[in-house]
Amino acid sequence: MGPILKLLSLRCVPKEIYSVPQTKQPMKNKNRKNARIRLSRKEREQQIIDGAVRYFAEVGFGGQTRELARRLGISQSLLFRYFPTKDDIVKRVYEEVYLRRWRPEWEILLSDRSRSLSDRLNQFYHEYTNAIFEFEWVRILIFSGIKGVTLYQQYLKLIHDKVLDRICTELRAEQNLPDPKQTPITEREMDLAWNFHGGIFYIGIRKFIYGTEKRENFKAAIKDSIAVFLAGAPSVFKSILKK
Amino acid sequence: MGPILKLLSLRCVPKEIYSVPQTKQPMKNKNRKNARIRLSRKEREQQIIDGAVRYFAEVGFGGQTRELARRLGISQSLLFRYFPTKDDIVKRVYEEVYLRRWRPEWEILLSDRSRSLSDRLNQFYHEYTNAIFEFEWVRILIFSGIKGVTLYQQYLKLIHDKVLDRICTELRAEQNLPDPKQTPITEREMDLAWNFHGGIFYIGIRKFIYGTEKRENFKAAIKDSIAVFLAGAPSVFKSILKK
DNA sequence: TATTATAGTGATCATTTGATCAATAAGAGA
DNA sequence: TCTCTTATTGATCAAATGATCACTATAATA
Repeated sequence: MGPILKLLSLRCVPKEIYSVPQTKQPMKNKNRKNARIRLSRKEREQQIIDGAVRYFAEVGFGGQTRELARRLGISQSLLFRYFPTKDDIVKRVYEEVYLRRWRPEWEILLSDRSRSLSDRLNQFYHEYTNAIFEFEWVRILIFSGIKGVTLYQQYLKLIHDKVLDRICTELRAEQNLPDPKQTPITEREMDLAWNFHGGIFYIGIRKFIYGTEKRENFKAAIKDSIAVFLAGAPSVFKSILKK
Repeated sequence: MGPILKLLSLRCVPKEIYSVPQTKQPMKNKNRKNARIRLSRKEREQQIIDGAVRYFAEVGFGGQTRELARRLGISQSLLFRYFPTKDDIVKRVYEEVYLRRWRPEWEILLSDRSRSLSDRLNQFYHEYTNAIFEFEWVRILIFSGIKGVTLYQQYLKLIHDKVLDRICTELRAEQNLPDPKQTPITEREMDLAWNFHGGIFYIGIRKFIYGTEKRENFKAAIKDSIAVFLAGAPSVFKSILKK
């Protein structure tokens, strides 16, 4: 471990105990140091994934299977009884961290015209950042490296389809501008939406990568960001659609 | 190479030839296949760094020294005659890609009150994105992984100190709000500036990671983004400073 | 042309690390 | 208590990979 890594762990890595607490049970062979604990396949698999999420979030996907096993308190070979290859573990970590956090009701929320757009955006980004702004999520996204490209692409596609497209549509509606079904969302409008979202995403980066951010709650920052967007975007939207 | 990597190279990696063109020279030993080309230490060192920047940007820092050497058309052992360890090469790649792109005149530009802030921001972000939105820069930042944390921190500090602090100051001045020397920039103001900058940065991410972005020129997107910021930020700034 | 400093190489070492497999033992059911 | 299924392990393999070193060949200089 080089000095860079040491510095990192001092600054960013919460001091948690990753090894699973070993429930002490009466053992037949009391002298054995490595007393085995048998879990069902399902339990063990989940335990491995949970440990892998934490471990890889901490050290990146370059982390070794031996060390992961050590933290789990199991043998390295057991990992390969549950997952054919290390890449399969990595894949499951992605799924666990990303695919399970999106909540379908957000799509309904964003399109609910009985409430003001400002209200909706505030609630959505409040809930959304609560769901994703945590150690594992941001670190794994940033540190996923070359293997994470498809993950990154999936994440961006999700945001595009389920968030930004909706925001553009709702902004049009609020301004009495043409419906996207008649006049499709332009590239420039989508750019603005990306710009807005990217700004909020950056808060997470600063918190977990820059490491100087100590707040737990970003409600104020998000609220301001939404206010700027809603105050500035309409006139730009209008000028875009005039041409 | 797994399917993920194959997909990546199809989508994102420009087809360039990384091996250095071998200038054909009369050789004493014409039969030798591996004719040596002697370069001065300085030339060879630069050649290695140039190749390393391209190679690591393409495959990430997990790339192997043997493959790097192969692309350079030199032996793997020669790398270690110029750099004690692989980490030293990586370190030089960082320096090459990041520390050399900042232009001091940008600091003057941002503070030049003889021009409108909109003008200054447009020129700055136009030049700045021209300097950094290229394959190597974005990919190395994103793929630098756990080892790149300090790099990332340095980059964010540079932006904070030389760009965002100035933008906040200039926005205050344009609105006749108190000078930062008397009333320091608040956290909320800085958040807004980060938000703005992060939005522009995200364009680069989409171009080089998402891979669907084909434009070469982001002038319009940047212009719109600045317009939204300048239209929306002043009122929020004012309300922040009222309290 | 002969000399010499040194750029450059091939072979090889040593470690890391993903993966395999025969052997072991926990724990449920008879 | 015995049996049997299978979760679990230690030993080990094989490939990848950073690093080393004695040797080779180039090109500047005398």
